[in-house]
Amino acid sequence: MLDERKLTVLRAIVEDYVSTTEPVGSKSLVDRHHFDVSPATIRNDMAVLEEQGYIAQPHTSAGRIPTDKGYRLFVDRLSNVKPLSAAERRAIESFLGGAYSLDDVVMRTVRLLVQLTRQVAVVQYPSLARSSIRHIELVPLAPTKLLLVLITDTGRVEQCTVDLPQPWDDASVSHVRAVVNTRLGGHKLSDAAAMVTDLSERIPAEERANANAVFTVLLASMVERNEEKIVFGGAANLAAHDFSKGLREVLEALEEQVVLMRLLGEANEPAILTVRIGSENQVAGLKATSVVSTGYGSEAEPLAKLGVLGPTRMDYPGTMGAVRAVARYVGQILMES
Amino acid sequence: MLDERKLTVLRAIVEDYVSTTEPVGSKSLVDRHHFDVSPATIRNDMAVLEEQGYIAQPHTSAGRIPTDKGYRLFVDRLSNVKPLSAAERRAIESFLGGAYSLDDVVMRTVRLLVQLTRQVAVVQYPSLARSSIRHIELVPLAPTKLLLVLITDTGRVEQCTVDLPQPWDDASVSHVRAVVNTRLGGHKLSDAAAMVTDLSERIPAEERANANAVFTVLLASMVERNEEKIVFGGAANLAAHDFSKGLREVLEALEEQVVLMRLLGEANEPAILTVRIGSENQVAGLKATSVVSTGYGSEAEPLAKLGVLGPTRMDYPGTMGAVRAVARYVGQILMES
DNA sequence: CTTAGCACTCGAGCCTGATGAGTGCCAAGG
DNA sequence: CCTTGGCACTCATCAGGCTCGAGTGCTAAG
Repeated sequence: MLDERKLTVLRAIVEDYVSTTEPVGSKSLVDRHHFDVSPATIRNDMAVLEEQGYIAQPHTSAGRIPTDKGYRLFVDRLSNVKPLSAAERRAIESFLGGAYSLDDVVMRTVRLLVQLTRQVAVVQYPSLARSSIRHIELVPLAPTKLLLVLITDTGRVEQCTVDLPQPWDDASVSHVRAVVNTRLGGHKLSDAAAMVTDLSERIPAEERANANAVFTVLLASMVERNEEKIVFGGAANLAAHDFSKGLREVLEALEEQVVLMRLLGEANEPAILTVRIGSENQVAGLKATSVVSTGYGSEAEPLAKLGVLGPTRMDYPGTMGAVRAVARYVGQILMES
Repeated sequence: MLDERKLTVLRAIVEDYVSTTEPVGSKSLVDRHHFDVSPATIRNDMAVLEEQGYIAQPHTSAGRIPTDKGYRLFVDRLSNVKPLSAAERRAIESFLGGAYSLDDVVMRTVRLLVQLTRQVAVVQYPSLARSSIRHIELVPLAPTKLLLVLITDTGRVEQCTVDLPQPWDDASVSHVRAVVNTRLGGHKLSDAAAMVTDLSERIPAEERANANAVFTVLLASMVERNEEKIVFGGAANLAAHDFSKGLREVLEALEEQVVLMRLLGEANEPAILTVRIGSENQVAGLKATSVVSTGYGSEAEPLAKLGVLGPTRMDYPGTMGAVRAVARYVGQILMES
């Protein structure tokens, strides 16, 4: 159906369009790449490619631009992930290495991706449920109120106020804190739910009501509300690409946590480098953007995801390379600590 | 110099321009507001106002638009802060009341301001230095590495990893933690520096090196690095106002922590509702925007600042009302907890 | 000081024609 | 059957010229 040359033509069209931002015609195509055939031949090939839906023309007398289907073919069969240069790798390593807390790691990761790709970076915090409990702290605020602080092995620190059914003295708080930490420490939060009922029984009856309040908040409110924490950066890069029209829509989408989650979450194979192109994207308002995302952390059960969002007309090989490389380094840093 | 009517004319021009986004001419002015004089008279007034630099015309045959100086006069003498409606007050109260952690309070505050003003909201976290220490937690990560977690009375939770000069066993860690908490708990972080030298002497010699490492990180790295934590939201609203050109500049400025700080920080009287209009703004790239900001927390020594950024053509009375109201509620919530 | 009248300015919108990039098709050649 | 040169055709873009009308500034009279 599509012989070797037609595929080469498609690749050339994608590459030229990405770098020039302008519809590419048959003549300029043979000029830039040294094809051994005439423009007329290329035109015939282009006619076929258009018929099959890989390219389209914005208006009758203009060159062709790739369709989403065209980009898809390009990404799947016509290009390879472009590895980063040694200098870039070193830059990543030293920049991420200097981080002193999880917030800092995440913030630096966003900056890094923005720098490397000149697009919008989206980074999810490590999943709470999939992290292990490192420490739980209970800080009394008032007789019937305390602050619950959870620290995970990935460095996440979450806080939540708890309203208690009964007043609680410091000694009792210390006791429960000790029990909770020895019993739950080191276990995954997703496993904690099962352990809590058992744990509750080991607590003296007069403290049980308060302890249960703490458990409820810990498992329900805290984990559920904060499970998906996600940040982005590089919005200024959107203004550079001529988006103009849809810009508002895109910005609105980015400010919705839920949408961001779906953006990264749609990919079903979690740890794999995934590309979603234009209309493949299920989020309304982002039909003109592409998302390159991947999981980070362990290969088998990634901690969370990160990715880059940009116009469908983006440098896929380069972006994919950057996302993959950054994800690896971030994973390393979080797993080792 | 400027009689009553000229001032009224200026106010009318500002109000009309803000609501229509179009240069306002003498005729439409007498139509909308029931002036008792003819357009020609208004024209004379406008000529004077222009001569004095309060208004200008974009091109010869267009109406007038206010200059920064014109807005300044309007804000200072021709308008009053517009109080919120009862419904709006209730909405603020119930929305902010539901917050369960400082992060949540700040996030909700941003959303609230964005909703109320349809512009960009900027909210600073409560100053670390001006907060008191509620609790300090030391979590061992490795023999020579621990996680230092600081919890303040305003609910801020900051974390930082500390590299220790010597290995440290759990018992010593517990001991130092206890000492630190009893000694520093309840004191302001800004006062802590003075107390640390004294504190250091009370710690057994063999633990002193490690303890000092903790103190150094606590005072230097943690407080300095995180003193200014600031978030913003509502960038999508920038796209709505026709900014178009400077949009990139504005977005870039917003993504720079340092710039954001300066934006809120420039006002020297800390707790007062402040308006900076267009070129009054010292940040390059934001010369076409205005900032309405105020401190929140106690009147005397505010915890931090918050504000709203928008085009110079903004509804100043309304925006000022929203900012002031939100700041009061946020202050209440943080002071009471 | 206010007002009506009037000439003037100048941007927005619309039409026009020229330009040229790029195409599709056809017939001839390999 | 694929390739190629030739040629007519399409159509976005741009510059020039035109009108229209909003809005002004000035002047002279009330």
